Amino acid sequence: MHNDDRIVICESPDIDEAVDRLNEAFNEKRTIIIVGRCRVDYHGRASSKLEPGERIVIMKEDGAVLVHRSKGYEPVNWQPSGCILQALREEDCLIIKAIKRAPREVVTIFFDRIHFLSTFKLMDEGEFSLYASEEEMRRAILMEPSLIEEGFKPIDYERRVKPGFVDIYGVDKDGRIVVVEIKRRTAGKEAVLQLERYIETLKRSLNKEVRGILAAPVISRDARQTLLSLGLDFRRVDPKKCSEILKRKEEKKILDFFRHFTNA
Amino acid sequence: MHNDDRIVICESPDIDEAVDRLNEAFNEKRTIIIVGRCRVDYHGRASSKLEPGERIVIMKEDGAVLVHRSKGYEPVNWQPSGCILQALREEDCLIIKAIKRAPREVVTIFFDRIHFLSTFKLMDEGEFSLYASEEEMRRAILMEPSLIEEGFKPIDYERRVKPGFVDIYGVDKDGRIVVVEIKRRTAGKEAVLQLERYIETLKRSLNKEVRGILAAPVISRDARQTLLSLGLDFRRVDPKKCSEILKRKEEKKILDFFRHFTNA
DNA sequence: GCCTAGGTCCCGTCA
DNA sequence: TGACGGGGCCTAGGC
Repeated sequence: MHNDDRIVICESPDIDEAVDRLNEAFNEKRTIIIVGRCRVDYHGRASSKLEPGERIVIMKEDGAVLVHRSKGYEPVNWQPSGCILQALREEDCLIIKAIKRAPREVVTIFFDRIHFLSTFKLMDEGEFSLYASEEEMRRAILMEPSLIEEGFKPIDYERRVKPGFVDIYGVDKDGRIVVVEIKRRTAGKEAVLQLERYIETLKRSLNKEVRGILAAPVISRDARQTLLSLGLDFRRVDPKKCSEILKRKEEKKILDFFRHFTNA
Repeated sequence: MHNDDRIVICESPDIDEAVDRLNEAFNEKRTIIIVGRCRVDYHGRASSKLEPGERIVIMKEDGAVLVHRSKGYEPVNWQPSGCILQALREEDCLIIKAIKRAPREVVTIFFDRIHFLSTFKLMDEGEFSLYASEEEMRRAILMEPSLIEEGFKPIDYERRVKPGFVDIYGVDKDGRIVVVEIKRRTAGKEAVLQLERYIETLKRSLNKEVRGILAAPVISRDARQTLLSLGLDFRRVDPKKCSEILKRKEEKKILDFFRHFTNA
């Protein structure tokens, strides 16, 4: 067993040692990994039962819990962050309880064999950046409205309409009001119906013609059908190109800044 | 370092050892846990960049990959099952690539410090059972149609309507066609619109009146408004009660079976 | 391959 | 707190 402030690793710990290590880790908000044989009960919005088998359990410093089997992306049982963790011994069993309230949900893990238990203080300040999201598409269209069509002029974005938000709100070259609904992947029926709802609401409240444009990389056949029958338009917009446009504009901004400095 | 067929644990392995262990694990379809300092790139449907920090990386026998930070339920980067894994050394860096095709997506993990690396052959045949799901609600309603209303008679379930599926299709006590849409949690606008779409399609194709009933534990205020204005009904149905009904019916079945035996 | 719908979805955001 | 929509959603099931 290795033990310092940062890392604790126990191979085949007995139950009492495991309970001690876990309580220590809960107090110090350490991240925990356990590999061993366990069964799991869950009661909350639904219920579930997982029969015994060997799994990986991760418990994080914010109270998130994940039970992973040997296959698949998803945990078989889990608890999102913010729950209270307890470890106790009962007979020859290590019992871990993860309790969340509102709604009350309880995950109980019963280990009858612990292959290994490890706790860490993870140092992680690294920034995470995501590109080509719907938000980036919106920003790119606002900076380069011709991505929608020539003469399009955005007026507002994330505009509240009844309950919901119009992605971009503007006018076309002929002064007609335009509503743009953005999707970062194949637009389906829901996207069309969403757009239609906004337009109906706006038409009634403004008592004017309102154009609807669905901006997405692709549109499904059915959705296109519905779109056309409702008199709405589709405009192909690629999220990656939007991301590149933003990057270029950012670079230009910085360049202009330095140019200004040089000239000054 | 401990090493047998089932478990391999390496504390602070050097990069060459890590590469060896990983390739061994990929070949033998072992589950892998690495804790260390890394940065991560992702390119695919979107792109992302994660700056260096200490994280937990899990690689499963089916090619699923998870990169977990010290907080939160969700992995910051991941790859679902079915991707190809590679490990290689480049300078003082352990590089792990997880590649998926259709659509092509690549996650690259660069470790510059490995606190510990562990590989397992997890034995897990335990069955997983989920209760109070939408599927259990459907089965309960089929066995006990009065959960919807007196005189309701189901005819079919998961019935294909254009593209989409009607949860339950049947007739009411007056012989009118009924479509039931089930939701296991608070029904919102989408649920109402979904039901409305099915009804519109069925009305046109059957050229008859069609009733729509939304069955859920609760309905949001807005959704109820829309529902009523469309002339549809809401019926409160609790997923847990459905689960209990099923359990009782199952028990009765077993009891009847033994009674039959005793009498025979 | 596309498309639809569920999920203990989780998560952020806003009334 | 409820409600709504996004997500690299993932996953299962149909066609």
